[in-house]
Amino acid sequence: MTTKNATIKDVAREANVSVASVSRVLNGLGGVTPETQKIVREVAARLNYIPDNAARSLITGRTHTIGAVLPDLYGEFFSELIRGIDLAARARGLHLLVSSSHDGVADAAAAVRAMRGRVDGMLILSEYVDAAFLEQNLPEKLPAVLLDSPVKNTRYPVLNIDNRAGAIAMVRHLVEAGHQRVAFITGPKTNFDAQQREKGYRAAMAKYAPDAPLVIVDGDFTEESGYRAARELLARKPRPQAVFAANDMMAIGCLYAFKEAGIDVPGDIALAGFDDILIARYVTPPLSTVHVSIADLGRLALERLAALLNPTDKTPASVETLGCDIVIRESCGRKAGVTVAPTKPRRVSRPSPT
Amino acid sequence: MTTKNATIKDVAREANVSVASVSRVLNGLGGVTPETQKIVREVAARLNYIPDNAARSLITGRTHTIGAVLPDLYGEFFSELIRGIDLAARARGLHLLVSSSHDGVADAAAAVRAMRGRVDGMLILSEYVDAAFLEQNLPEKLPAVLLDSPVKNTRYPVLNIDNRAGAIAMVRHLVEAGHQRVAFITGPKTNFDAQQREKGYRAAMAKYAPDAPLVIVDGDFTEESGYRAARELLARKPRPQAVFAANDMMAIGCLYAFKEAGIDVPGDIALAGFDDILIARYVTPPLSTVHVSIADLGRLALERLAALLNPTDKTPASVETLGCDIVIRESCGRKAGVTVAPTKPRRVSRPSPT
DNA sequence: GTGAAAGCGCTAACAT
DNA sequence: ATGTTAGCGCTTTCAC
Repeated sequence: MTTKNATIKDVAREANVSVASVSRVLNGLGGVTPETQKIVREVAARLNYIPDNAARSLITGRTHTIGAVLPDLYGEFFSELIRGIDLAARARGLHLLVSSSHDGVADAAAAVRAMRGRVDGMLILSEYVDAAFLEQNLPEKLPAVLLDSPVKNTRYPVLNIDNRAGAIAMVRHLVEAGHQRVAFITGPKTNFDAQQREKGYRAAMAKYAPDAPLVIVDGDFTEESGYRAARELLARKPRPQAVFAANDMMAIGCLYAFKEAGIDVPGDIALAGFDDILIARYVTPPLSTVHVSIADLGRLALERLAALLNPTDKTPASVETLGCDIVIRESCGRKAGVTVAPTKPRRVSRPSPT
Repeated sequence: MTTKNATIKDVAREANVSVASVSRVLNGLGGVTPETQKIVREVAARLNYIPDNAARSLITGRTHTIGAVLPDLYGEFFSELIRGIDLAARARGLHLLVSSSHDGVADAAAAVRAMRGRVDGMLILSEYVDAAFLEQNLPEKLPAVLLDSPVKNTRYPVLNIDNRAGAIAMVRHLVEAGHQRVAFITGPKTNFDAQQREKGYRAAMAKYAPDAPLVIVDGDFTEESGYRAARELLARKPRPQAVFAANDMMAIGCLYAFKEAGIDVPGDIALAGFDDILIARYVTPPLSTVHVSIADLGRLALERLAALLNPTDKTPASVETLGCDIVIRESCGRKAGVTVAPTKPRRVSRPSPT
């Protein structure tokens, strides 16, 4: 227990070799006799030598760390996203530096800039980030992958969720199940996902139920806004036959509003959400929804980034899209049966590409 | 767009000052004329200069980053924990490096050692970590806080959840509500939380229902194991009057088993879980459970660590405990009413310290 | 107020 | 096979 950690010099001195040899041994570069290796390893172990990554990074220019810039760490979406990223990262020996909760462009910029010298590449999911932002704040030559972003034509790959196709598939299912008057509850106006989902609803209605009125009520992704929207919808004449909420929490809010009003789901009205959060399976009746494999999104993003980290990689930047599956449970009128224990969501159909 | 990022030297040259002055200006150390400051800032902005943290860390010995070593990133527990840590960290200008999913001591050791030079301190939650492990793998003088750990008497502070008190409070409530025969479903045998919860159950039964038999069935924290345990419990004679599962997912498994068997909850049997996961409020009937403020645990851990980072801090290492609250919902017999929309969990009582 | 210079701990030429 | 040495980009004495 001395006061300072052992450095490579200490190891070299104690082992009577040069620092270069210590470095070679510990990095497995070869060109060292087995005896020297043995001595070095022994001394390193005895001194409990742990290389300093800051020094190593400074000279190699590599940190083996990737940065994830996210707007928030709240909820299932982000925990799943981080999990997917983390899994893929550690499979590649990469560490994960997370940065979240940015309340504005300046905040996001600071976060991105603070990553300089800490990471080899970045995964960015932020409404504040566009091409100009990246130009301004991203260190030169630092690879980055954008998630869930409207940005295109930059030198950075973008990975999106196919919200539009997911919404179309769900509306189509609802209409084909006999519900012409499908109402929609929107998400926050500035949210990219929410916008795409609404577009999907509109497109699908135009195609599959061209004669039905478009009924759109505002929501903000909270359970409470769903509850309010449901009450508003119940007052409409004629009452919608189905309600499609832009996310599951709002759908759950609807569920409680309907229950309170004595409206049976799916008997009196069909209900569907979007996201397939864990809760969706556990409410009564279980909620039909659009499943997005968020962990896969994270994994794919990291894999894309890892490819970029390899300097020989010449994959051009592109906008890729991750498909969604609709999951039909009882809330939209699937034949109700005994709710049984542990079941996996059933993937009913795969939305066609748009 | 040249090929390389600007360094402090580039800024110095362009501004016709020394690197020392640039450093002083950009770090706000004063001792520089306003004119010089202005020039330096302008040039730095023009060259889009972003300081390299690796170099800075190397010389200052500070990274302004803390490392979180966790066993897994799956589920609400860890997402809440990370959220709490992250919130507290960014409030202090600290970055967060996460490392997870370690399948063994060696893996955990590698994770901890890999943090050297990357972090100023660590938050560790791992069943593999004990005093010897820390001695072996933690760089000298690197502050660390242990979470949810049986370790004591080390030079590291420990922060635990008061699982035992939480379990006692719940059993007490169940007994006082008229259920003498309270059965318990355990968690994984090696899990520290699970052990403490079982101890609490045993202690509470001895105290509040000394004449009732101890009925304990094995589970492993999964919904499926809860389902199986419930079926086993239904076969017992006499049938338990209440079931207390060591976590919510198992309680939910029970719920489905009971529903399937036509057993009414709470009419025929009372049910309670532990954790207060989000789902608990949404199942039918809503699940009574023991609430743990995981985000607070993360926040407190980080605050403790932040205090340690300050070299003047002389707070002695100690074992601190975070209390739990029981949340009584309908599953254990609260007067059933109309299930209304958005409600916050009601904290019914605070368990007495053990 | 400003600059020159000495490293922080490590890797990677380049010698030997 | 091994050692010497020059930095990586920055902060921080210590002179001036």
